[in-house]
Amino acid sequence: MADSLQISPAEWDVMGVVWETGPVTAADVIARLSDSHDWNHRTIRTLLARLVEKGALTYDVAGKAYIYRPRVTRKQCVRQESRSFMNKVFGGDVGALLVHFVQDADLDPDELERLRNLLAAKDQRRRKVR
Amino acid sequence: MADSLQISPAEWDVMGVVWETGPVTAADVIARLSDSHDWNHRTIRTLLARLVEKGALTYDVAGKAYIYRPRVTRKQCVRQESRSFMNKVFGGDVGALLVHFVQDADLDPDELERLRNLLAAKDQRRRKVR
DNA sequence: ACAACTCGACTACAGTTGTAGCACATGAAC
DNA sequence: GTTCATGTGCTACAACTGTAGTCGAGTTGT
Repeated sequence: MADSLQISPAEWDVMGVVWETGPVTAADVIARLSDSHDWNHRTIRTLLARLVEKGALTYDVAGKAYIYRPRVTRKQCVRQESRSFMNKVFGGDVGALLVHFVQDADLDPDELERLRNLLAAKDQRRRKVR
Repeated sequence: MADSLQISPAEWDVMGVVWETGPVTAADVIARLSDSHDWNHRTIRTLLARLVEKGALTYDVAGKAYIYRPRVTRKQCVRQESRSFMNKVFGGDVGALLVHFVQDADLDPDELERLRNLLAAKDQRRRKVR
């Protein structure tokens, strides 16, 4: 895949809307973001155009407006950002990263439970494989 | 503190050396990074200067060279980067972040153990407090 | 049909980042 | 003392980002 997409923070917010909502017009995205951001609509249109240029979005023409949709999955992007973050800040050490976030986090009981189960499952698998 | 430092990826590598090594000259940093990076020494000097300008480093003059040392702790920076990463990519949801990294990670048994203990400790504390 | 409005295309502009070159000072070598 | 190497300061420059403005074409209200 055409990976190594570089999505800036502002662009992530725009992608967020497109991923959540599915195919949307610029007007939709602008409406969605107006609550959380104080962006001029032109700013958002610029971001959309840049994302198309970068290959993160594509669009269909419907009358005078475009209908944007993702060309990359959120998962792909999350994975990539996560990798580079982990390398930059934790020198690639996942363990250190996890410890940091667990300690820093204010997890509710359900989350704790879920994570414990995940870890247990990981452990199981490891035992079985080796 | 003068927080909200913006440290770029390349700058993180430089900071990494200074944090690890303690007070160092530019030549030291250059030597340390020559293994892992193919940077011109001028590039590293520029990065050092920018980090001083940003307030992440300071220096003492020793003869004709500078001896650089951190003005911010790694912990501070890790925390800040982590926050902004978490917000950007996981919409501030630590749980989701942890799940992602646990699933994506290839953790060795010791790490798993350590994390389980951490989670257990978290849970204990929660029960006690509430 | 004409004015008003909307949309995307193109343009702008300053700040950050990666990547380095040039100039000048100063201590070292001779 | 003059030359040379080394270190820092200043300069450069393109790509990426945040943040918009302008322009021309098409849509809609009247």
